[in-house]
Amino acid sequence: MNSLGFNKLEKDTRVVVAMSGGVDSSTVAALLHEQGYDVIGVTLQLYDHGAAIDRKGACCAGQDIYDARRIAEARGFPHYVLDYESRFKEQVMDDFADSYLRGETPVPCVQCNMSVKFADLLKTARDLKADCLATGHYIQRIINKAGKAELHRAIEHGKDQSYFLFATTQDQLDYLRFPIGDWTKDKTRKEANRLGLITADKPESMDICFVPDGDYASVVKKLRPEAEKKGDIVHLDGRIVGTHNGIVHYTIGQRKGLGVGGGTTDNNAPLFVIKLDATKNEVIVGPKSALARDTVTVKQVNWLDKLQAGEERPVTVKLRSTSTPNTAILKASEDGAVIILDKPQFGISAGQAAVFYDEGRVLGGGWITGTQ
RNA sequence: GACCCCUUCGUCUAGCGGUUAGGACGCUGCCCUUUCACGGCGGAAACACGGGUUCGAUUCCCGUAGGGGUCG
Repeated sequence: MNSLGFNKLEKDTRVVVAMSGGVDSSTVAALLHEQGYDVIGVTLQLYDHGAAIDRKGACCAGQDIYDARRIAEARGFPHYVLDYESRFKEQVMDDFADSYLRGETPVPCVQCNMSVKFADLLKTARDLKADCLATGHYIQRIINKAGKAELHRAIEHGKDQSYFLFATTQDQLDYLRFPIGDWTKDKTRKEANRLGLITADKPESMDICFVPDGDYASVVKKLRPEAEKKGDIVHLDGRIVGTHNGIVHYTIGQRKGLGVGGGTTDNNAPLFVIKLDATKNEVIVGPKSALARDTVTVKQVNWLDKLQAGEERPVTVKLRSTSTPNTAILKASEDGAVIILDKPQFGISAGQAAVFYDEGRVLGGGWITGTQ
């Protein structure tokens, strides 16, 4: 059996590598090619067709496509650029904007993974008669005793991308491979240097890929002009304490950007966004203590280890990508699940993902719809 | 209309003869971060104005500009 789990020679194993133009996926492609696999590099063009996107931290456009192509040429394997712009706009950007209008806080990277990368690209890989689709994500695919593929957090928790991949279905997981999922970033950089990749020292991508200058609100405004509507900032005690330029600028738990100074509360304690009221176009603020919630409802749950409606089990849950998992009881319902946290958490927002774990294993996840 | 009180960073305030004029909120830079945030570490930012008294005034006194009390 070869390193990708197939009972045939590397040269007879065709693998499509999703190349974003960054160091991780470049390393995967070059490494598999070095090992003798029949590698086909694919880079998706997702937005800003023709525009010169060369800013740092971007992905899947402009300079990144060029970098991926150069690596493929240098190593000598085929590389295709697929124009997924219209799909990306329909399935990621539009939803992103609409979510904000509803007073939620979307996670476009998850939408992109589940709708574009692991759906459309995966189908394309199958059309290319590939045995599997490999990516540079830091997440582990582990075959259990029963021979079933499980999804596990990366070894290096700081780089773990499981939060963004919770919606990966079992069917997709069966076809996917994450060759560097159990590596550290440091190891990847070293390998990239050994392989002589031009992307070896490229900075990490961080901001939303289709948002220039970190100003996501202007993108929302461009897609949905009605988003930039001024409204009141209302304190929980009923006082109007300020004015906002559109609820799209805020997420629950946010502190900065309210512009409400001292003298508003007794001890000058900072104010946090407690709630977003899309109907009244209000941002509700209050003290940090008012953010505490211990019950979270989620919808559209993707189960990698199915719980039947009514069933429950102890899990750990991530409610934001960089938060540490919190212990909780997970209860499956007919159309989703309810999470009862052992300890209340602060700043849980609708639209964000809730991802369930059993130790390092990803059990599934869903979209947060509300809290109590 | 007399006799009392107030006036410090954008905001709320500490200080009250010699201080780098302190803090908080807000703002902002960096770090963290494939979402948005949270968070951590920094930064800019003030003594209403004009006269005195003092070796020296944000601090004391007197005026000039903005808020509260007895008689009207």
